[in-house]
Amino acid sequence: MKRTSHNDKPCGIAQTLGIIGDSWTMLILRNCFMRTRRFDDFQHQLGLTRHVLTDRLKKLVDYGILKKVPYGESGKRYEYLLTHKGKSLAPVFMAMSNWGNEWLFEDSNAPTLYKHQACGQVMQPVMSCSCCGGVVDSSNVKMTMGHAVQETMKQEPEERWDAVLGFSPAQNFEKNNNS
Amino acid sequence: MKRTSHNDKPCGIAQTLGIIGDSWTMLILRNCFMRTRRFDDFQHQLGLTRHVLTDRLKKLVDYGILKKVPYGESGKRYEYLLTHKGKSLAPVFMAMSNWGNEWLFEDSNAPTLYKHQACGQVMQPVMSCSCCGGVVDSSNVKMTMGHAVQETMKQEPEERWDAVLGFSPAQNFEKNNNS
DNA sequence: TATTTTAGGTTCCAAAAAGGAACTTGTCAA
DNA sequence: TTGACAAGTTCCTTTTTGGAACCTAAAATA
Repeated sequence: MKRTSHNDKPCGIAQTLGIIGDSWTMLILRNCFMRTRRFDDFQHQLGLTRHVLTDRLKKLVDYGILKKVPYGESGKRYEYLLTHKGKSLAPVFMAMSNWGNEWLFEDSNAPTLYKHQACGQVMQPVMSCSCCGGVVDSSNVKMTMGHAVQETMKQEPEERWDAVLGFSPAQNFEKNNNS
Repeated sequence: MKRTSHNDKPCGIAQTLGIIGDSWTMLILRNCFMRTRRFDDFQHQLGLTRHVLTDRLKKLVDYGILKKVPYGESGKRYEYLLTHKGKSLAPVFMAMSNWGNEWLFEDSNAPTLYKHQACGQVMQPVMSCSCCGGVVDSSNVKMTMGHAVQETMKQEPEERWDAVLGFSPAQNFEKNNNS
């Protein structure tokens, strides 16, 4: 009766969720991005129990998202630092905080702000197309999931580029209409 | 000894994680994007237990991410459809699957593909700046978290635009180096 | 019309994970 | 040498999952 693992599913989303798909892991990483590095700092800032923290840090190190680096004279104390693989999660955080800012807070009260070094402006992170540079959102992108996932969903070939991301206008809903 | 809630934390990331911060919720939504709408379809495709599914669908409806729409003659059977709020999570999924494709699979074997309707190309989703349109990644963006979060982290004002996202070059790490 | 299947759950139980708190082991600093 | 700090580990209790069976109403089929 082991808890279900998503790590063997043939889908980038499922496998990613197998790694970061719990709230403590993501909050630990959020604090890594905010320069927290040490066990007790994570524990005090986040308020999670020590053995959950131990477990999550170990997994993140095993996955290569954090690295455990000795510091101090003795070499028996460690800091947890983001690897390149870990830093590459930045767009996931940006997308999440942008969604949270838009839907969970008043616009004027957004708790997370980003500043783009290249242009110096406070900005919103926008998904764009690697080919044409245009904005990509749920109204103008289609996605396909790879054959293995398709088969578990029993989709026909002609449906494979038809995820809801590219829904028809009739199925759009108003903002703030959740009835 | 209730499980910790992140919904009251003054941070868009924490609150978002309070809502979608578990792996089943995100996989349910992934399947919503793939046009799954009905209870039993979710259950068979994902293989989760029925009462976890009941619980997650209810929460997603309560949060306004899904809407429960009657169908059929009697009006006593329901479909779960993404609201606008739910569809707005598309960038989070794109960022996650893009990270998974890059770090968890061989390049040639990426299980999730995106096609941009505007230009017709298979594309990668790229985070860009709403002001200048340039690429935004961990090397050229800084982030700040809002005063309330800063206070829990005891950061000084001058550190507030200094999240690791904009780390110094000396602290970069090689891809595939997780030692 | 009677029976079966489908949809959307609920109930029950055992196992796993999370929370709370105290305890350990080694370092450092006064 | 005493006390505080860092990084865990251990013990115990409560919540959540997983697995499977059961329930009720609506639709389909024979």
